Amino acid sequence: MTDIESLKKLALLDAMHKPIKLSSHEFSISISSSPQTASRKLQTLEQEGYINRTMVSDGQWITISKNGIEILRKEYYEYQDIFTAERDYVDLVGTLFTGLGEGQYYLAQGGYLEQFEEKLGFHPFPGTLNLNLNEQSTILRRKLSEHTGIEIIGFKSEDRTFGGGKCFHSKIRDENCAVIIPDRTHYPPDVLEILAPDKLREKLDAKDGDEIIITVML
Amino acid sequence: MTDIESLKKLALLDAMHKPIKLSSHEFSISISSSPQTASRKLQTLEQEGYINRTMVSDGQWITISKNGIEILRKEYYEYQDIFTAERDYVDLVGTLFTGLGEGQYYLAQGGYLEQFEEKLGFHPFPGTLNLNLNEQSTILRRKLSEHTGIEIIGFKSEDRTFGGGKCFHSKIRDENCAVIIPDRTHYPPDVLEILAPDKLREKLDAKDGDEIIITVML
DNA sequence: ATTACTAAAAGACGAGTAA
DNA sequence: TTTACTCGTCTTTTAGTAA
Repeated sequence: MTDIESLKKLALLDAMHKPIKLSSHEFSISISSSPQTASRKLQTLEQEGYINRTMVSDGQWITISKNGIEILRKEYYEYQDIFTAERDYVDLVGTLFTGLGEGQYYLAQGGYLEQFEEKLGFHPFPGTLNLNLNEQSTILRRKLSEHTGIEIIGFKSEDRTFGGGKCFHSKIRDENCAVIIPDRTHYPPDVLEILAPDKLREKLDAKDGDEIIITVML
Repeated sequence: MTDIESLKKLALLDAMHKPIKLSSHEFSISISSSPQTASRKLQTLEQEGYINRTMVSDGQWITISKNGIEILRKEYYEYQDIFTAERDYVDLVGTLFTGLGEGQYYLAQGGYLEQFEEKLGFHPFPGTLNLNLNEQSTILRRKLSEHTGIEIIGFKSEDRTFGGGKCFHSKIRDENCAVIIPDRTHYPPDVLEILAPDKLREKLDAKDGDEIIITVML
């Protein structure tokens, strides 16, 4: 088991952004232990590839490696999971991009339209707004699937079947909208599709690349 | 040293919000250890007051206590420190409220006005926008004091002295503004005061109780 | 099946020491 | 002063057992 507690201490000393000069004795104080243990822990962290060290006569220069940052970030996300789970909404951040226009095709299907009107309480503008979520929001977005949301049921037309999914009431800068999470999608998980009663691009005066914060009600 | 790793596992199993049923064997799997160790760790956490347990014939019901949640939250904030320190901006979330109007009084003082114009690059609308920050943002707001920001120097008039503080360039929905952090203030730490060149309430079409997200440049 | 004891095995710690 | 050995001690873990 890797000593993430020590790694965290190094991160709090800002070793993620710049090399920090540290002696075993100094580090022993911040982990409330002996210099021997401190020394050994730094050795171990280096062997495991979580930190890089350069020894000098009166101590060592330490940086946290890419792997080290990764494992800390994973830990951070676990705590985010714990403490965002208690909220009844979640803010997702992403940049606007233009999709391939299939949103429009699907939205034109009566089987979907009826459900959106009935279950979301608005007639959707024929086209979706697509966000490219940042790393953190992609994680949070995954949590959406654990919530029931508003179920959209799949159906069959003469030609093909249309899959189900679920929606969540949402807001962007006070504009009502809804995110739609298809059960199966061609999009990668960092893409978020948004429905709204109006043409959001105009209402928000937003263009491709703009950063958008959307508040999703759970 | 308390076994926060085990406590975190329990939190991820949702023991913060409801009692979860768990046997030592099941828990041993999630902490990758033996049932004996799992059993002992749960005993210890209970003795330390971090969890509550009710034993039943085929396992035990576990909830995380108030103290347990507190220690986890502390851990969470440390990770927030680590991972929000790398950004050059921070998003604060709060609800709009109407202050007592002293903002207007202070803004009318020439000693402040001159500095705002010179250092912020705009002539402030005579009145501040006040946000009541949520819990998480209040923590983040405290971090602002660690940054230098734009210094506003105190001065004396004939009658009294006016204290110093600092400002940060900010944006609310693309509207330029600035938060002002007085060195000493009568407001509690969950209140954020905002300056802008225009009457933001009108520009944003916002009213008391509306949720506002402000991006503060560090 | 549980929980939780005891006792042996494994591992972590820190004093002493060398470089 | 450092880092990082060795080695005795203490702590933690797990197997075995009882309830």
